[in-house]
Amino acid sequence: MDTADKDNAPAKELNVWIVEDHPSYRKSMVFLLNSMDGFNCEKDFEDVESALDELKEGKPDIILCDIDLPGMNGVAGVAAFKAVYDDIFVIMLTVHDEEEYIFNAICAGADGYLLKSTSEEELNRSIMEVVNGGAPINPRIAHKVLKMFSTFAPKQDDYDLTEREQEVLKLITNGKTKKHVAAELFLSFHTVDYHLRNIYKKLQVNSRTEAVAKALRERII
Amino acid sequence: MDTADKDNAPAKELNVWIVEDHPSYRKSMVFLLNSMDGFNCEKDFEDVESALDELKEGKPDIILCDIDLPGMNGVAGVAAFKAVYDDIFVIMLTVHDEEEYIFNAICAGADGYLLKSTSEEELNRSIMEVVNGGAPINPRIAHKVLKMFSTFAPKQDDYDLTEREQEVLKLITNGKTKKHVAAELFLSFHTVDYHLRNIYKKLQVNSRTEAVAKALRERII
DNA sequence: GATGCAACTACGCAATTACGTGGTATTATA
DNA sequence: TATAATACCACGTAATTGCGTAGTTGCATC
Repeated sequence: MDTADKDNAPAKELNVWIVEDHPSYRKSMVFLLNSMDGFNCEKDFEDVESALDELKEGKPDIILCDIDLPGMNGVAGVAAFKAVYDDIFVIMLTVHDEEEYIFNAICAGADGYLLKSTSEEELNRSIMEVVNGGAPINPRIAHKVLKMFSTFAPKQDDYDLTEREQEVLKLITNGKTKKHVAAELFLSFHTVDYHLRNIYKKLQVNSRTEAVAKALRERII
Repeated sequence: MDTADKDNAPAKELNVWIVEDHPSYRKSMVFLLNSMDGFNCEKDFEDVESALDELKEGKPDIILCDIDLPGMNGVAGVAAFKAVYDDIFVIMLTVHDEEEYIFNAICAGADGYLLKSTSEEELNRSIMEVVNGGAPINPRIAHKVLKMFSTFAPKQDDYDLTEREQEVLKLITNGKTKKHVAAELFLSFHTVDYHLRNIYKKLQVNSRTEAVAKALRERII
């Protein structure tokens, strides 16, 4: 076998499949890929189901997959492909830049997310990035991802917990009882109790359940 | 005029500032930027503080900012810059690809996240992407962002909790006692107790703290 | 030297929890 | 008709929790 070093092993072509229901766009993608150095598009499909079928016979390195498809959609497709071969790279290639789609595709395990307006040069680069462990994302989409990310995200208010209190909270959050925490931190039960009371006061709660919930939801620990 | 892309305002140069403590790297960045068509790097700083100072006099279009800096770090810097002018674009330019840094930078409002190994051509493209509302992210970092993102994702494994159990778990997670849950769901204390036991069994835990932690961490509820 | 603060220890008690064990009613599926 | 699954109710007990109260120690600031 030829050892694929770094980026440019000359011999080994990357095998790319395309799943796309619009015949003309699909054809042009196939043509484009085959005309690009280092890529080989030997199979193309109009739906996820037939691609899955063909996956029984053999696997590509990469699947470029549309989202809007008849039957199973592309997002479900990603999960399905990865269920068969978990080392297949799947890049979403779509016109959708709605948060809903992006979010779902990412969660389904897509390795990249490109818009159909992607240039040949960018497509080429993106595929190489995926193969090298990166995740090419169209910047416009990346922007949305970042925005989504920061809304999920926590404003990091640590409620002025002291280091000790954070230690205790962490262990409590991991399900330990006060007794266990005491043993683990070489403290007396009463000391842990003392810290926990202060934690409650600072977080403005009055049960360990609320404290744990707050700590996890706001990523305090 | 040169290449006419869509948003090509005639000959308006983009003013870029650099915040970077390593003198040699900073100098070479300045030189690089000034040699690139369409960019103008008129000011460079060795720390966030002096950049903030200068921001009182005038603003750039874009700030390229390191993370590891003496004094205020780059992540705090992003927030500080945006607090002065919220339309400044800030791109993190760093060697760090640890999740911690990425996460914090994104949450602080960074518009892009590039590694210092970024090529001239890529830097050029990235700046243009930012100005056009995109978010250039190094693919290796994007990969981590996606991975982080999918941990936020709705868990597939809901541990086969019944609807009732989910109701109970939700209330418990919100800090209610069994007594309260019973009152809220018009059940007896014992019934809530019963459901909770089943929840523990299904989640394979044996305390409400662990159950809450698992529920929140895996987004079951 | 006084003051404050974080960290630590301690006792007691009511409330709550975890869990073993005993039931019943309804509904869907074999 | 049997049986499993879900939801429901109940008793008792040991363990744990939440919290009022009352101390000591070390260290830094004033």
